Amino acid sequence: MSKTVQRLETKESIDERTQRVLRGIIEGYITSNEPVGSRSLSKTLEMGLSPATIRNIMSDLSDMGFLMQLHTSAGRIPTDKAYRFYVDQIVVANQLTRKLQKRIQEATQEGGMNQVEDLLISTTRLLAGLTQFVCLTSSPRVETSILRRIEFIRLSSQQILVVLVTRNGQVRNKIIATTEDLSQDFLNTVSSFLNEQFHNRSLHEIRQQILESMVEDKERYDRLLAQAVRLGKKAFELEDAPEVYIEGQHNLIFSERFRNLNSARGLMDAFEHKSMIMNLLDSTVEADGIQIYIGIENELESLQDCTMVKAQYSDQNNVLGTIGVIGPTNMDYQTVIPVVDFTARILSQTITQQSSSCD
Amino acid sequence: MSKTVQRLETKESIDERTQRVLRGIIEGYITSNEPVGSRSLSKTLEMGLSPATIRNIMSDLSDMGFLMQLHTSAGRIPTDKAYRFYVDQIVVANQLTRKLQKRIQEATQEGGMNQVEDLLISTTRLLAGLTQFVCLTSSPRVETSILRRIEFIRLSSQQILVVLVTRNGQVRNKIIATTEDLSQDFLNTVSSFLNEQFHNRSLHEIRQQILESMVEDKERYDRLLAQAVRLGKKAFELEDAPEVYIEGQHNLIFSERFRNLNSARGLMDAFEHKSMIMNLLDSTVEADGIQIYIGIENELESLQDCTMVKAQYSDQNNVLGTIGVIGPTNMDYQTVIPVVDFTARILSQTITQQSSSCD
DNA sequence: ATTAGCACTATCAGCTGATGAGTGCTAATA
DNA sequence: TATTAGCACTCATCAGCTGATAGTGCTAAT
Repeated sequence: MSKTVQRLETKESIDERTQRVLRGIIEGYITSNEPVGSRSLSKTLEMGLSPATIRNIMSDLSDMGFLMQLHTSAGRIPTDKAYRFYVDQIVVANQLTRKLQKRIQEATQEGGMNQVEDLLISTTRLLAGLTQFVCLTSSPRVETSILRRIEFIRLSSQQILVVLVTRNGQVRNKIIATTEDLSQDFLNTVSSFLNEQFHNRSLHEIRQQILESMVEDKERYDRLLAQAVRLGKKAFELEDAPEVYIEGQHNLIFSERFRNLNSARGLMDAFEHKSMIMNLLDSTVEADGIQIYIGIENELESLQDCTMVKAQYSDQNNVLGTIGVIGPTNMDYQTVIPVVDFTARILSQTITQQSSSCD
Repeated sequence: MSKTVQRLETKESIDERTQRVLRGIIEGYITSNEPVGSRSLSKTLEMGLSPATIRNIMSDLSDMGFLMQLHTSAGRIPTDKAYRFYVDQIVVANQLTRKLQKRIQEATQEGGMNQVEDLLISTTRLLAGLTQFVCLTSSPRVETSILRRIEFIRLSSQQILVVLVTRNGQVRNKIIATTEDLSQDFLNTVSSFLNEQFHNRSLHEIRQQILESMVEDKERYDRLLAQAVRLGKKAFELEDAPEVYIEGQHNLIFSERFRNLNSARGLMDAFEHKSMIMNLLDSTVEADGIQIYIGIENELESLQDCTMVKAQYSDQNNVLGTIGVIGPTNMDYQTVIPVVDFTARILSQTITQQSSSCD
């Protein structure tokens, strides 16, 4: 898949008055979800322009590619290019109300969420609820997570449970099969060895190092070490299953705002392919801040009459994942943008708190 | 909620010929999803009956409450009562094709599913895919699960990770906070004490017993025991969150077969309330075998123009949970019933294998 | 440069009559 | 007596027409 993101150019210079009309049309369409006509715009705009004048301006804007009509004698609606211009040049994100801020903060700090998974799920659900769109969140890649603790628990003569805790509070379980019957005592020794050896390393690094150890001349190892390395190898062979949380899919179907959506079906189907969604979320150009993909700027075809607004979240050191919403192109950018932004910040904050509570 | 399940009576005796007509109508409606009229039925039935005769019979069946019309001059469709009669008296479940059996078996035995959760999720997805309906599965209640192993892992001076493994292979993690700083050695002692004490007991029993221990005169306990009991109490205070897996919700919206469904919306909303769904699944009259709730037999209002077909799954000793599908009342009972039945059996089998691999 | 006026166009809701699938009833038939 | 053919009737659906409405583009007047 090509990594070059198609980005609409908007360096065109537009005179003040035309710009105000464009803004009027965009915001009119955002609030009403109906094509806006010259007559009604002339009223709401309060610039003392007659409908006829506005029609002329509209005609210019159409020529420039900012507006289009679904059919003659319907009002006009903004193109993706217009939204891009609006987002880049016109709109200034609203301040979130104190109330909303509080609501987000509380939701992410509910009790009983000692595991990152729960936190991510409930945050995703929250954002879907707030925006009434679909919300997607990618969970931290286990790959790059930092080991906090690994432990082996003997379940039976052939089964060992691996418990792996990462710095940011993810807990992974895996049952591995063994041929030899290993005692719990022995397993304890192995885990303390591994814990000591690999403390504060990323799982990726650890796996690398284990592989290297294995090719090094093996005679140097005693039985314990060899076994430790072998167990470690199995333990860190976590299926790096892409974990994505998706909430609010029903909004796609039931929300009035998605009315002009062509392929709800296509989107729903796409959501089944977790790894694709993972890519969608994590393929990121800018390092941080909010990212917005409008209509055809999205690579995914069934997303091309939607807008995706996403932001990364991180702990004190690293970017962990991405949270974002998918809504209609005529979403209320003024509030959606700050809501996503703020939620991602709070999420980062909460996770940072959790991971810093290690010793 | 009243526990009395409304069950349609079908002891009525109907003569052979009438019954064959009824069956024709039901199966016609099942395959075509269109009301069936006397003329077309006269052809497909191949009983040498003229449309007029069939009309008379239909009229009788209508009087008996087996058929209804959406409007005059549309064909007739079966009532819930008719489906009940059909299921109880007429239909003989198909044999599953070898191919299908194999498909189900393979899907449940995919590698990498060492945890029950994964098994349940993929089975649920499988059944949703096979039937093109919505599939629901309730996971084993942690409450009644039998303890296989409990372990405490010190994460920091204030945090302890509890790992709890049940007999049927569920692994639960929970991070608990402590005021005192407890050493790993100490925690090991506690866990071996608990493991010994409570081996092969259900979590429910264990919790009971711990509570009793706590009220018994405390002097008899030394510090270790007291601490063990206290930790145990926290550890077994698992939020008994009702876990339900739901797959195939999009079929509700996109599948042609759900066309005559009034409240897809209502159902989708209901699916959000996990605990209600849990009740729906687990409230069960008959001890085992397949259970079928047709239309108004369902207590839940938004389910009243659907049929739910469900079956329990279990390990060698106990019923663990329920798996079922929700489809239109005119589903193809002949295949849906055996598919659900077989899937539940295979699921039981797989879980039993897993839990019997303990020592 | 702006605007009023006018012709033009597409959509929508509401009405119409034709069509067709299906019923119920009655009288003829085997 | 059970079955059937025939016929009148009902109702949903569909295509085609209508006028109303809301929008545009163009031109000529301001």
